[in-house]
Amino acid sequence: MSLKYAVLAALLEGEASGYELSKVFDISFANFWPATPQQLYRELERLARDGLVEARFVQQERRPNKRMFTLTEAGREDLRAFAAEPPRRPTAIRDELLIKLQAVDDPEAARAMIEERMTWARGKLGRYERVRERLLDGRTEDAYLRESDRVGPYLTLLAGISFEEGNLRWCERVLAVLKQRVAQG
Amino acid sequence: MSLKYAVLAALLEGEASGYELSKVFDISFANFWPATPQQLYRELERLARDGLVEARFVQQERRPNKRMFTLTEAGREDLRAFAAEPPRRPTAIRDELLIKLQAVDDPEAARAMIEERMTWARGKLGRYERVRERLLDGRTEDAYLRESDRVGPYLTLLAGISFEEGNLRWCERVLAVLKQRVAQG
DNA sequence: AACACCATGTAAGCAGTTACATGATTAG
DNA sequence: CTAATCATGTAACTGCTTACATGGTGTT
Repeated sequence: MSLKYAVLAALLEGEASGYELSKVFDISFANFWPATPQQLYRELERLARDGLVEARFVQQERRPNKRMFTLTEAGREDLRAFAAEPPRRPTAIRDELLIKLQAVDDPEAARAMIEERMTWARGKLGRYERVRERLLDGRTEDAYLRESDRVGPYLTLLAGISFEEGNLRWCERVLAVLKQRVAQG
Repeated sequence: MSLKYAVLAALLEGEASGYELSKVFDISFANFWPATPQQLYRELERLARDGLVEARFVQQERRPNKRMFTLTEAGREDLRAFAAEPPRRPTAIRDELLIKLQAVDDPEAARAMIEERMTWARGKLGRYERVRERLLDGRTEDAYLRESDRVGPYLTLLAGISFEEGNLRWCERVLAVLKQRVAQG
């Protein structure tokens, strides 16, 4: 049910193709609602059938043809109603690393996994920082908040940043604990 | 595939019934691998069929009968192998609130949702703190880490705490941004 | 009297994943 | 020459959610 609204929300940024949306759901939206291309193509089909988005066929010469999707007024209204209601279900996290860590008996293997996660988190923070700069576009946060009509994308970006920072802090903590365990055998 | 190992990891704590596991997956494990009772009953069935857990029927007098499950040596071995491999898929988060926030056009509604999340996060932190005290059992962290044979449960607990603290910090940030927006209409 | 807890399970349906297919274009 | 990008889609499968059912016990 929520994927539907995630797609509608993504289309608030403007017209997009399924392929373009699959990039968005693999990068920025992946931070709170990941989806594979196949999910998106199916969802867009449904949304078009229900009149919440409008599809426009675009013929291209040196590229495969594509369909561009836009929110309809009905889609906008449906999304608005959804956004006004409090969430029904709590945040769900699925993290394989934590299962492994729960069961771990080899501190060295654990350490390696944590290091990898840290590298990954740092990379993600860097990419977030660049998105932030693109949004702010030289302005201060204050100026940006005054001038932009939508705050949503900025707030979800902050969530991503906050999450990865927390991740890093936790990783440091885990490394310290593991080191102590190894030190005493 | 991962639910399987989450269940095996949960059984490292000792024999448990499907019902007991459903509590665990609704509270502590929910922080990194939520599962409904129905998922668990099916998974336990499969694990028993594959010889990774052993089922023992327990007749009770003033309660419904139950089946208690224990890890077999094969199950332990399978879990050990899983825990030694690096994770295949990145952390997946599904958070309805962030979809709503991405689309939000009513700052007052947004503020209410954030307040609710904060209340919820504080509650969760409180419960984590109590779990921590039960684990430490009067000892310092150092002493606990020296004496306990498994660190896993403590590390995943720290992850939960870290996550909710980050959540709270982010909520504060969002409130500040929203306040600023409202102040200027 | 009404509700929550204990303890399991079936059935149906929806959501998400994986594999495969197509075929030209562009970058290394 | 190889791999990645663009752009879509079908099919088969696995995983997850929701509704319902049972029926005694303990709590407010």
